[in-house]
Amino acid sequence: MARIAAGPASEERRQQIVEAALRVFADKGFDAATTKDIAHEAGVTPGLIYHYFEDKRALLATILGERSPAGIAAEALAVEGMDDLDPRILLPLLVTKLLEGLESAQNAGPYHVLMAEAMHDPEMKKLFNERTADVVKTLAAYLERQMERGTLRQLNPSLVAQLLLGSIMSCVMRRVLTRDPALTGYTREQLAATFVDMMLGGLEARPVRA
Amino acid sequence: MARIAAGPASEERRQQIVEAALRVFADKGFDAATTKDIAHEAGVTPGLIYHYFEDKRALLATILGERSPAGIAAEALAVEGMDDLDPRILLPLLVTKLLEGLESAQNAGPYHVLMAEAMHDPEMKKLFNERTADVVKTLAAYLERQMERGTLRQLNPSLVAQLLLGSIMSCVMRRVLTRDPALTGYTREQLAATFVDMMLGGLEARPVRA
Amino acid sequence: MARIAAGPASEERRQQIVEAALRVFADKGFDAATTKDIAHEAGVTPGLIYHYFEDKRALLATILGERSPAGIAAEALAVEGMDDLDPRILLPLLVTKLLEGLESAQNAGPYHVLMAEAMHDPEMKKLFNERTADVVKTLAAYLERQMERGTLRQLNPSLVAQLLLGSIMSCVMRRVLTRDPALTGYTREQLAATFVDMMLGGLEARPVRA
Amino acid sequence: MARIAAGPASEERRQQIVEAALRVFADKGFDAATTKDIAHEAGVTPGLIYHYFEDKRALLATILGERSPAGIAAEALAVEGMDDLDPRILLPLLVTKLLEGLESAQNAGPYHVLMAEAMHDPEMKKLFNERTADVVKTLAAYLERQMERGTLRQLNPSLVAQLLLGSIMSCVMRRVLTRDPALTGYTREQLAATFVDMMLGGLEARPVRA
DNA sequence: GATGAATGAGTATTCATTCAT
DNA sequence: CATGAATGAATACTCATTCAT
Repeated sequence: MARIAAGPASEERRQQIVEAALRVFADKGFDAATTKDIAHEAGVTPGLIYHYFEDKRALLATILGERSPAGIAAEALAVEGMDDLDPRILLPLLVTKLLEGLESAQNAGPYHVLMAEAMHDPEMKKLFNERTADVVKTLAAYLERQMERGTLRQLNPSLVAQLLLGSIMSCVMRRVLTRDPALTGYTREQLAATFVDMMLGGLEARPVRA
Repeated sequence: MARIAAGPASEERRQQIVEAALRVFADKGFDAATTKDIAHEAGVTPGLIYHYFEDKRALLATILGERSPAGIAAEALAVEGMDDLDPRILLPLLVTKLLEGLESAQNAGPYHVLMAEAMHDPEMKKLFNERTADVVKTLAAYLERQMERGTLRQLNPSLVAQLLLGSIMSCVMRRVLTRDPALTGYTREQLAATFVDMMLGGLEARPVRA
Repeated sequence: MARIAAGPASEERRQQIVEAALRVFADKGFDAATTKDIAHEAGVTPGLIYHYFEDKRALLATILGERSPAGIAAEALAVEGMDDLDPRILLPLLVTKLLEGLESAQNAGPYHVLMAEAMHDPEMKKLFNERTADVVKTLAAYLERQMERGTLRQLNPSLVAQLLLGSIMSCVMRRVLTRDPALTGYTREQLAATFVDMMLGGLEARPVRA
Repeated sequence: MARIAAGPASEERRQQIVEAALRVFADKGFDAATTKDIAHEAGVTPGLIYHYFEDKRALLATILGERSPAGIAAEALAVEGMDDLDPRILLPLLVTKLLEGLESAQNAGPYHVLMAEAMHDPEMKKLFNERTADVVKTLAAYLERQMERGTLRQLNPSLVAQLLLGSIMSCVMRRVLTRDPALTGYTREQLAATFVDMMLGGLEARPVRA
């Protein structure tokens, strides 16, 4: 059957398929997602997928390339003139933007997909690590600057960056991937506030100054 | 044909299969792991799996039941008389034990498997959340006690517990699941030291007391 | 790979498979018939069966639905204005039509299949009984009318209908299912003649009227 | 594990298995019945079956040989001095005995099994036909004698025997195999009475003699 | 571009049968 | 005799991929 008149332009069609694949991959995982599932979700026939993509894997690559969860985190950290902002100002901003970015309908999918595939696929492991490294590097650089300035204590900046990000990423994961009620109950602002308070101020009670 | 002479006892055979399944599941994921893979890894024929287990899923259940990554974390937190220990003493201990526990050859597998399956399987999501909750609860209780005693600052104990654990879990994940060189480069002790220093003391430089 | 050029239309293909399945089911029984057998008989690959049918059982349902041995018997009894025909006229007609209908290449298959499956499958038992009931009812109604008119003796019409039909069905079964030479030796007309003579006139010799 | 002390004698064991197989074959059919089913029903392990029988088929053969549904029908017709009995006396007796015989717990199983297997297995077809022939022959001989004596009308004795038996067999089948409520509602006596009345007297109303 | 029929290479699972113990 | 672990061959069903139309 030929397409009905005035069908979407070629590029739109392609995009339809990518979006559909994203939803299905995020929902069922790459292996469990069938091309039929994707085609159905996209409102096309399975054969058409192969007109736009080499194979199923190419679809995954496209998703992770074009709609990178990498970019999201990087973006969140791309605050203009951040080097000059005090951590008490910047950190809450960062956390909120990260949570917002990764939990948006837009990005939760790719994040989920990359995460899940990274568990088994060596190529995806590499991609995941690389993208994490990008974000870590940016944050570490900021921390280092602040340490030099004396705003923050002298600690291993890269490791600290990883501990900070890990804490947030872990929350995001449990909020969007396993939907743990123990975390979905908090607002992003609550999370950010506690996070910043704790990380900057430390857990220890400080002796009252005389 | 019956087995060649001097075969292992029935229970050993069963264990062999569980062991093999664990390795294969951890390596390829539940869906991608074939019964043939598992059988081959165990040195038996696929049919035999069904002599010991209802089906492939039952194998997964066995792994996650008998060799629970849950228990590991819980165990790590089961320090005798921990309520009376100062955070400066307890926290490094906890972190080290957690890293040791989850990264041991014994437990890395089940942890990996549960993690990966939790991404898509609702039942596993639940299991993952439940087990996480157990650990969170224990740590939160300790924190609360310390807050009451004045050793730690007054913060939301459950949320703090989750942020702390998330930070560690995230490290573990990247160390054992995606083997990120950015983290495998550190020893457990280094990780633990920085972690505790940062979490307890906070990142902010403290004004020198006059 | 798509089919070789000039393949049959989709509906024809489907029919090919149904036809093949019918033959194989009739020959070996549902359980013993493999999808490979059916595919081979139809000249296609096993996978294609699942393009047209949900599963093997759906094929059975199709056969028994579309090519109902029920309809055949019902049709045989659907003689116009039968209520006004004398049993001496109607019965031979009925018997011949039944034999013809059930023994035709068209219908012997479905009859065989339903019969055989009814032996073990509860769903098929029900179907078999229902379809038998339809036929019994029609015949019983006719008999009752004739009894009221005084053409036939007063007997339990339903039971008589069942005894009559049973006698014929039993013959059909042995002629087409077990191919008993003791019955295949007779023509349908011979069977019908003896059947009617015996059933209407009775076996007993009547005393000669003085 | 060795048998517990005082186990059953070898022959009893064998019999246990035969009975169990009979029940399972009757319930599920030969193909669908697994050796595990049979072993479980018999309270033994699958391996033991092969100590007493060549294979699964040999079990079937044993059942149909030792517990022949053939014998039952033959027995039913083995009425002493039947040649001298009036059909009005003999026929009800025969019908009742046949119904009783074939519907007894003892014999319903083998009957069911032979019937079902005869549908597909050529060997079983042959067996079924042979055994049917035996019964037909006996009844036909009786009928012929009665025809000669003038008690019954001159009709093809063999065909009449087959029509009579078919009528009963059909009832039995629907009563025990498909358990059709349309027939299980009648008692054997009711069936026998209507059967004999109809078959001997005929359906036609006889003109009243002047 | 778009369809969907068709394939072939798997995959989990079952089961009769064997045989060391 | 009796067990049950073990096998191997078979079976229904799935799915990515191809391609004639």
